[in-house]
Amino acid sequence: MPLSRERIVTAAIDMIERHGVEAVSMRRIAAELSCGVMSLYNHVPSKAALLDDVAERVMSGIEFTAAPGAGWEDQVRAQARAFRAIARRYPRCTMVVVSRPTNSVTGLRPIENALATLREAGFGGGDAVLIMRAFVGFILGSLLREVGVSPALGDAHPSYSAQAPQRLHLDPEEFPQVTSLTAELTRRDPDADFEFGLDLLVHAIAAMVPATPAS
Amino acid sequence: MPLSRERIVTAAIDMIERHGVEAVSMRRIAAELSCGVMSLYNHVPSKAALLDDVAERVMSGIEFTAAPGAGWEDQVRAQARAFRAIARRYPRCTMVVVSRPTNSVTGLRPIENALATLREAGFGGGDAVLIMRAFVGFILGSLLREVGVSPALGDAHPSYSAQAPQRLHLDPEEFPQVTSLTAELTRRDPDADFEFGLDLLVHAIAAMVPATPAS
DNA sequence: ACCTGAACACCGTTCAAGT
DNA sequence: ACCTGAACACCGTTCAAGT
Repeated sequence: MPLSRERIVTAAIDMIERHGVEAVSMRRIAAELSCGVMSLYNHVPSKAALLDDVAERVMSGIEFTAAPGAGWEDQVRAQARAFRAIARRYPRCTMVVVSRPTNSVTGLRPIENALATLREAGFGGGDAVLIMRAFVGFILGSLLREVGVSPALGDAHPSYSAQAPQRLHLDPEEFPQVTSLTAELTRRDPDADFEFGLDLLVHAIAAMVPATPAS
Repeated sequence: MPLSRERIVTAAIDMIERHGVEAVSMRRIAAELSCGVMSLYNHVPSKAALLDDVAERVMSGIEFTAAPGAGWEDQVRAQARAFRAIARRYPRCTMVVVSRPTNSVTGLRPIENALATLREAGFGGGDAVLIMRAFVGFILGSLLREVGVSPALGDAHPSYSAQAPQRLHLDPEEFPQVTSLTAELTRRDPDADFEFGLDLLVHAIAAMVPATPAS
């Protein structure tokens, strides 16, 4: 099997999911593909570019399965869930996607879809962009939280995070809420969290939907 | 001036803001502090721990300036803005904060505050946690977008991002919305974006506030 | 207790040499 | 056109030696 950009990117993705981004090196990838390190550079200009390709590939896996006749609320929900679905499939690659600027056309596809849905719902261009940005913010942050790293109590996906048992002792005087709500805070139900936030945003947007939908 | 953990963390933060995280190395920090590399290890166990300290220090800079008599809406807004303020002060460190799990007590402070505000507004524990998480998601994602990296058209803070001129050509047939809304999409007004999303969430939450506030 | 240089096992990437 | 080993300028960290 000849070396190719595709094969290298695939190897990188596998390695990220298996051992984490920090474990990825050009030398390890070469070893995985049984070739010399420098052979990689015939297909990929640099490690940074390779990681860009990883992000690109992962993003391109987004699949929208919106019912054609559905209202804009369901469409928006479906788009948000599609975005999130890739994070569940490639949890560790998601960190790469999220922490790296995407100037590629692939990254614009979801944005185009969201804007189209919102405009069809009757929103003006300016509002559509603002609403889309609020959604992107929420989705991005939720994935970040979910994928394991966040300024929150809960920790990552159980299979990855080893720090679960580590319970830092808290002064109930200083943290009355956090201590009294331990049960709710340690419960892990990312689906519920995501859907709740999605509901909040959709309801808020529904409240500002124009009276006369366009088209 | 003797070496100390504080001085090392400060040097690391300065270096991150000036040259980016990827430029930070123990050897560079040692050079900056005019000491041998290994001297650092008398005060900091590892580079990873140092970056944890960086995140901790940055987070601890959050200052809440909520008017004591203000309603919960204003309190929540103030907390979100306080969080965001540090991202504007330490844009590049924010990536470190956001992409690294915080199991420290410092990271729980904002959560405690948010929960207290929401409970005082009359929400039950479970709802308060869900609402708080939605807010954290939105804030995290917004900071990520703002700090420069995101699946969006706009790019980072102008002083950092050099890729601004790079305009990727888009097919108007394939991306009608993105091409027709170029003006709105390239406009950079992070304040407006953030406030808009904040409004959405606050309104949605106000719509579900219980009839009888607690206490 | 704090500092430090040498050394080890790694990096990404350039370059020149091969086919 | 693609592959590759050697070499360069880096890494983080261990260890043993200094004060």
